[in-house]
Amino acid sequence: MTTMTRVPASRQPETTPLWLKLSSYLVLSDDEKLYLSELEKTIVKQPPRSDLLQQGERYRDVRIIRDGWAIRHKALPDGRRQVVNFVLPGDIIGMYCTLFESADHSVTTLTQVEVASFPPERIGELFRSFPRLAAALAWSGAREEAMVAERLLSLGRRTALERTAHLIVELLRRLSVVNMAADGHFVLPVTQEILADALGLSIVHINRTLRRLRDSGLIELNGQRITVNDVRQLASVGQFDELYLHLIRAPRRLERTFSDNRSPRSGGRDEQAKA
Amino acid sequence: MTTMTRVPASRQPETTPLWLKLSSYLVLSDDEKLYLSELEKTIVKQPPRSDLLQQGERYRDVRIIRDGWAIRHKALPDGRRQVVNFVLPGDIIGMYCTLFESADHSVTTLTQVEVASFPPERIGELFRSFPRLAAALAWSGAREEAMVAERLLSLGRRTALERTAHLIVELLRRLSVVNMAADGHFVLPVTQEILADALGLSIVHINRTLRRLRDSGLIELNGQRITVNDVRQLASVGQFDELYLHLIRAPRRLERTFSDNRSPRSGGRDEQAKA
DNA sequence: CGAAAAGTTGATCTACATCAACGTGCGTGG
DNA sequence: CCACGCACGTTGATGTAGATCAACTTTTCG
Repeated sequence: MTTMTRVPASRQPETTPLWLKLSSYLVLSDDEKLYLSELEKTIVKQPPRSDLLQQGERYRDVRIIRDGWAIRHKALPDGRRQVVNFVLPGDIIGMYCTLFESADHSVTTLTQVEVASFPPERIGELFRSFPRLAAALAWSGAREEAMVAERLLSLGRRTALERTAHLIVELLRRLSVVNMAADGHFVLPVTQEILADALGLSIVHINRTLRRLRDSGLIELNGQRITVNDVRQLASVGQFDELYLHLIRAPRRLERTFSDNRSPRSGGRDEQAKA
Repeated sequence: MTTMTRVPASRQPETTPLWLKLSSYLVLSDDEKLYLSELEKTIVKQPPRSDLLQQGERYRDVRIIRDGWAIRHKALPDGRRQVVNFVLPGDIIGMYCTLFESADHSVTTLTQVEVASFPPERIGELFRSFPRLAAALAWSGAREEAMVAERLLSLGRRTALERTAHLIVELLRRLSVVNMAADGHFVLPVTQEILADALGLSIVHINRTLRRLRDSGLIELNGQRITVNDVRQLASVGQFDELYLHLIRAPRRLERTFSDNRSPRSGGRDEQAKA
């Protein structure tokens, strides 16, 4: 199979998508890195189109996506559906599941997916023992919310063309962080129905909108591979302002807030995030 | 003028909206209550239509709304605007502000507003010393995200009538928790333009939609007072399922995760909270 | 190879936007 | 005190982005 997941003893302990993502935010110490890979120890594969979580059901473990795509979506009783967000490698599902009794949304895989999972109790442990790491995970969670809010802006106030362009640029940016996009092209394992449900449009209209984008030469599509020919222009069509992705490094004040200044800190390991 | 909000000097030390809200989620100890009121010590009044936060600007303090309404909104460069959520008494602004460099949204008051504020560093302190309280605040934050996701479902897949009905029921539920709604009526200090921006509709269409709701007898409007005559039916029109508000009490497993089981428990309260 | 799923395109419909005009309450300044 | 201005609400007429319907093609996959 395609799993060589945990490297027994290479010198790079692990370069998981989550680690990549968090590293784009702050420099993790070796201890933190070790703990993180500890959390990602229990790994499972899930087939495409299977539920990782179902609306209304009790939350189980916290999950980290290591490979593959999924969607977070909500449904109305009559079947209408809204995709809230795309779940990509490095994303976490149910980070705050301890806080809620049951899930208000479903998570369904689009491709085969490799997930790590751990019991929610470890979140508490994490906050106590690795506050900086916890802060990084909280950053990842808060970013999620920011993305949903930005999509809300899309559905409320952007046209179909703008929304679509915006989404493509967003995906490109997110995938780049975890090394899954290069030169403006990436694999988009998504039907037009799912795009429609993500953008609040009909399938037919998504189809026509993609055609417009293709005809204008901004993007190319062959199969599931999408190529963005002119990111700048596409971003401008979608009124894309990446502020909401909060891709810049952790602010200085973070250390003050989240470092564990209670216990005597281990040796010299204190490197502030390099600006 | 319509403010007699806080009770001048009852024997209850303080019953702030935030306390009310958190208490609906878990039973707070006296220590926790004390610390919370400590956090709400520094209080400021803000006039209507003033910004508590501006898109793009650096985050400042964490704020707790004690009285009045505000909106969280995002704008496109050309002026189109989306209201992401309504900020009500008991809500927190910038809970995770330490994590981000700058704000991707604005917060603007609708009425005169009374806010408490404290420096973000105290969040860390809070997590270390009062993990249950921190969990309750995290719950409040996660709920926020759930509300935004639900609104996304509205904009993507509900009709104008459904959206509007849904929003009214949501506000009713949220206000009930902080004792600001009774018998299905409450004050809605909001222009139709703001409703339009919240629901992704035009002003004209909101107006007609409200008229339909009024004509059908589901709601009554006089001035800023709105009366919901038949909550059940209105909820059914809006396909309202309150699951997403996560109004039920904290699950048992929360204690396991967030109680401070590291320090010698119960013996003497280690109150190191007073910085 | 055959059937189902997904994509495509044209014709038509409609929910909502836009435009326009007017009403209504209210604060301000003369 | 009035009047004028302005923000807000209301309603009708008309325009349009995107939905729906329908038919067909292409791809996927067992």
